[in-house]
Amino acid sequence: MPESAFEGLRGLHLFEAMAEQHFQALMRGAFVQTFPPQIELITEGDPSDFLHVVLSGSVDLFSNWNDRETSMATVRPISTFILAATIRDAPYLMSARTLEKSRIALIPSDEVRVIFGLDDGFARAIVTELAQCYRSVIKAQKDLKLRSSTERLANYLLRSQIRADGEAEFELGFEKRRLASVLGITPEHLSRAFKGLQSHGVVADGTRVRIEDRKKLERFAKPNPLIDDPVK
Amino acid sequence: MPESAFEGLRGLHLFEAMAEQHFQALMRGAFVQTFPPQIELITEGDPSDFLHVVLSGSVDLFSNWNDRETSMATVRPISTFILAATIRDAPYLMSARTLEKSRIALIPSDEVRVIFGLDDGFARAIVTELAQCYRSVIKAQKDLKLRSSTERLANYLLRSQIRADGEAEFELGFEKRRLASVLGITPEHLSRAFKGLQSHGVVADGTRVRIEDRKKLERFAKPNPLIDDPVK
DNA sequence: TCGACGGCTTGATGTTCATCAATCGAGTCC
DNA sequence: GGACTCGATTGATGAACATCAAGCCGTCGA
Repeated sequence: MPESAFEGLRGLHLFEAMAEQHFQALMRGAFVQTFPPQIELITEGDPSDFLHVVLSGSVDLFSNWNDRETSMATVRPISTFILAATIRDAPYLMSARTLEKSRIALIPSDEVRVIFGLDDGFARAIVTELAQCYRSVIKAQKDLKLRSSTERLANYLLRSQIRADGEAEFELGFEKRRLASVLGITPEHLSRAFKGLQSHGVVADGTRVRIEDRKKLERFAKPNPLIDDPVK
Repeated sequence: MPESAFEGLRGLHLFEAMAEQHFQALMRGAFVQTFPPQIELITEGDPSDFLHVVLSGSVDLFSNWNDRETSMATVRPISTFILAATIRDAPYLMSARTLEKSRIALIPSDEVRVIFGLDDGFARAIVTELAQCYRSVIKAQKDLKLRSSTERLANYLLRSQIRADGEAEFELGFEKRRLASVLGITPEHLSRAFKGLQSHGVVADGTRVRIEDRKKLERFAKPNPLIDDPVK
């Protein structure tokens, strides 16, 4: 495995503080693979064999119950997923599939647990990573329980705009049907929610969205750092 | 502060593996206080001053947005809350109030962060604790997004019965209005959801619930370890 | 060029859940 | 005992959201 394959990995907060020899040990069992779109990488309920790191592309985390399915989150480069399952040596709670062509690093879970026991810097980095993940899910849950679907969409668009460096017009990044699932509604209802936001200055054309007047949209969406701020 | 005040704390998984001197250091700044019911212990948005440990009683974690409020979780003895905020030195994402008379241990957050930096066993214990918390919230989110309110209630009751050592009849443990908020519905709707479960063998009388036929209720609720199992 | 297909939209309709108002019933305080 | 409060329930109604069935409109391959 050429050194360059793991480029970017070492710079990740998760791997930054650990001893070089431990990083090397982790990488020895690891490998990088490029997957086409719509490939199911892991299935919920399976034992956690590998810690995954998205190097490029994007991955959808989703879940099933009783013939229903919902999108839980989107993982973008460069970050890991299913760290909690790996650490607890527990089955995956979510399935994952590539949304587009993606490069993924796979690090054997048992190796991660061994190094976790040996390297204190790594253990501490995992703490901050998990604390961050935890807080993200809490925010998602508040979003779900406290807001209507149109309010969730409005705030989602405001967050998207920030990710797009504040550009008035930006790409959603994936299909609307997936956005609907992320927001916890049907595609049909999403279509109507977009219509409902027209009067608040939102123009949607396919996967391109334009926010005519951010202030106006904010008056409706009432974004809150304790729900919408990605870092806080 | 008498030694006995922290009884039980040392036995907590979180504090089990740490060096005695570090535990003592943590306890020096800590104190135990008994609060009456309905006292707001922390408010979302505030900086995290103390790591809280519920020693007896119970605590409701809740959240507000735009004049709405929702219950996020109930904390029972003996466990901590707002660990993630403490570690990240970030504002609380949730508020907390006592549900009944409760004894709470308060450990200064900055002290926790100092010992976290010094004690490797403590750091690793925090990892497993946070991973567990993370997985719990993911399960709650799946519950919310994949199930109807009546299905959520049915599965909640099945889990409650297990907590009550499988007894056919058991106490809810708090008011129905709070249960409604936990399930993400109104009290009125909860009342109707209980009615809807009568035909599946559920009898409710005040805060006492009786499950006539668990198998029957399970056929309706379709419990799933990846949502309902507290440990997995 | 032309179907075929898949995702998005639209309309009609039904279900789920919230809101509002009223009542009931179990404390609790004079 | 009687007035009061507060939570649970019930009924009537409305809003939010899902489902079903077309149609629309790009893309793609024969």
